[in-house]
Amino acid sequence: MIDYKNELNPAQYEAATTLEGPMLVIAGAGSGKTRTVVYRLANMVEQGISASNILLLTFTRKAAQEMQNRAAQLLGQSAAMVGGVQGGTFHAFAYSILRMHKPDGYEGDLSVMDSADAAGALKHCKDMLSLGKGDRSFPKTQTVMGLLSKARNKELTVEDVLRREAFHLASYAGDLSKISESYRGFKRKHSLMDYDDLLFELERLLKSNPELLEYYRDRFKYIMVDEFQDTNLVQARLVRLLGGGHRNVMAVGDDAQSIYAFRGANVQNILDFPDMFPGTKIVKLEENYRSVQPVLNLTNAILDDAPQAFHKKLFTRREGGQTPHVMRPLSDLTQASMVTSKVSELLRTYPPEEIAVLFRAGYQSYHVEMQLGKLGVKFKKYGGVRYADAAHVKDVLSYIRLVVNPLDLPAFQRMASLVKGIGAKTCLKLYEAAQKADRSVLHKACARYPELQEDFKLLEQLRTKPLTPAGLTSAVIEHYQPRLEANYPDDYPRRQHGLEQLVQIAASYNDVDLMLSDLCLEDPTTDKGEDISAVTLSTIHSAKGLEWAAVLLIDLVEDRFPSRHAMNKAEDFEEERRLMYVACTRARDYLGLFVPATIYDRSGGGNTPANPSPFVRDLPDHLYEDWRENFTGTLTRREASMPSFRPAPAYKSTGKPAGAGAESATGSLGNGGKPASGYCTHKIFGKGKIIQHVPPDKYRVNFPGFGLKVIMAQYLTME
DNA sequence: AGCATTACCATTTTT
DNA sequence: TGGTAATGCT
Repeated sequence: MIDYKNELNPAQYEAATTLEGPMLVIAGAGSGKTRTVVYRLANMVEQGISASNILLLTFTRKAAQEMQNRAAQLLGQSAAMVGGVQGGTFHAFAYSILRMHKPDGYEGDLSVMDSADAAGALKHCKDMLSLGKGDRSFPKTQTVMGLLSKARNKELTVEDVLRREAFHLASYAGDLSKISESYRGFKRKHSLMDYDDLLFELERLLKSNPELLEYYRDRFKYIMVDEFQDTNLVQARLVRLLGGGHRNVMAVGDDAQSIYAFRGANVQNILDFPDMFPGTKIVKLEENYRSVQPVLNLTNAILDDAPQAFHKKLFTRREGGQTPHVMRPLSDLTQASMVTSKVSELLRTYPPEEIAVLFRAGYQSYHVEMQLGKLGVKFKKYGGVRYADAAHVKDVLSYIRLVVNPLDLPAFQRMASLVKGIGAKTCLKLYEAAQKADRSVLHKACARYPELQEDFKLLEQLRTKPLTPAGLTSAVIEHYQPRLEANYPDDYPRRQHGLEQLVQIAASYNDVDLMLSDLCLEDPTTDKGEDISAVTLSTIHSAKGLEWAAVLLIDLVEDRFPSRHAMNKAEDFEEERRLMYVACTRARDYLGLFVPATIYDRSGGGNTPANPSPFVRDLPDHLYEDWRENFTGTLTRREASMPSFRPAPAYKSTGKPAGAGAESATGSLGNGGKPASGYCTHKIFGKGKIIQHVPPDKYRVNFPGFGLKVIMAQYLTME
């Protein structure tokens, strides 16, 4: 038996032992959220609840895995029972149900498209409508895909999305709607679903089929949803549908860590949870077990003037600890060297897997990667471009997909295109012939392209004899080998190694179908080399939920972080702030913030001066040590006696009441204050866009050419 | 029709 | 910088 009372703090205990009824757990960063959920799972099993009656929805597969592992550790013997907990991402969960209950309107076997498949389909639709031909400013396929997906995720019309965030494309609204329509038809016709469809179709299925809904409500008597602040509207409705009967729903989240608004996540969901399930018990976890006090002081300061609905002040009992560093290299190039030498220094104290370098966008780690490579420091990178070098994996997977579903269009296109001489047009012709079982056309093609014939032969062969997923995968790889060597002459050994790992992954599945759905919905590269000890390079988004002893955060300058694209709307700016918060709260002992004085900018012709990020500028300077790189490459610490140009920090030890957001005109949490918006003029800087009201009497304004400034209202003329 | 070359463009984050 | 789409060649 586990001694819950002693191993958990009072708030955690309450969350872990309240099993019935709706509950909302507001879990501050590092407050032992996973621990709480795991203990709750253990408690449920101990109370005799069958694991198969528990549904645990997490944001990533990694998180799900982590919870199961830790629950297994905790429970020891009964670990196997916890393994029976249903769960995963919303998308994977949706697909597992949709595979068993095909929704109306789909013919044949369903296939899920990953983003590359979806882009291909979208491009096809665009070409069919011959839209944007010869128009250079017509949005690119990727852009179109982003816009359509955003519209669906936020449940807005394409016009609305364009008006709100891509005004320069407003004239294409009609064309984009047409493409959207055509894309919808295309998916229906070929039984394809993209990521967004999985959620909407599951909702449609459950709504149109009350008996099925009843079945699943009974099946999943206890529901837990992790990272609730990152759910979008459909996801929240799905939770309401599934939890509607028994109401045993626990949502865990932190509104201060909501960083997925760009893909439709709605902070309002977590605020509205108590309305969705009246009688919700609210538990706040505020004790931080992760970071030392100096790090925590800094992260608390980041949130200081952000509007928060669920106000919390994190505290820790971890005494002492190092004050965070702000490092100011001369350029982004020397930043890379400084980061590398800091990493080397840290490696004397910590193992590599306890060190992470974080950044806003995937490309920003480029220099650091080079430097680390030079010194022979092993690292693994998460986030950023994923499928660029995974083309070979996708090739192999398309064969397997075609074995399972002969009419999987994207897979067919991929396989056929591997044959030299077959392009997009021929692909489609062949596919149509295959669909109609038109033997003559296929025979002709096979005669013309012997490689294609071999492909077909292989598929038929593999279909007849049932193999294990691993056996199937090896067979395909063997067949694919010559093409691997032909297509990637320069680096096929490396890719071959990756394929061997694919066989390893396949070996852990009994069911090919399940393996395919997992691999389509998860990033296959994540599983690679998980066991190798290495320094982590990661985008902040991919770092969510993880922690390291030492965290280095790079490129903290305007236009990089906050991203240039987030400088137009107050709510986007607030999301960047939360991103900064998430990044800094990953650190346990050491936090290093890197602020290069210049960055490479090709429009400016090389290195141009950069403004330090407002997230660093606004920090009270007693919270960090300030180190600057000299031209000689040495470091100087700015002495405390040196004057600070910053006014006394607007820092109240009492913290602000929850309603404070209303008086600061940001109001990005909805009700209350009006959002700071519109333009103003300054005598020297000219016209600028108002980003944020800085109480009581200042505004943060983005002036084109000058960057972000905080200016007293009396010097500004409003428009 | 496919494929190589060139010219140009726009730059985030992810299931 | 690199990826993408129009252009031109086979």
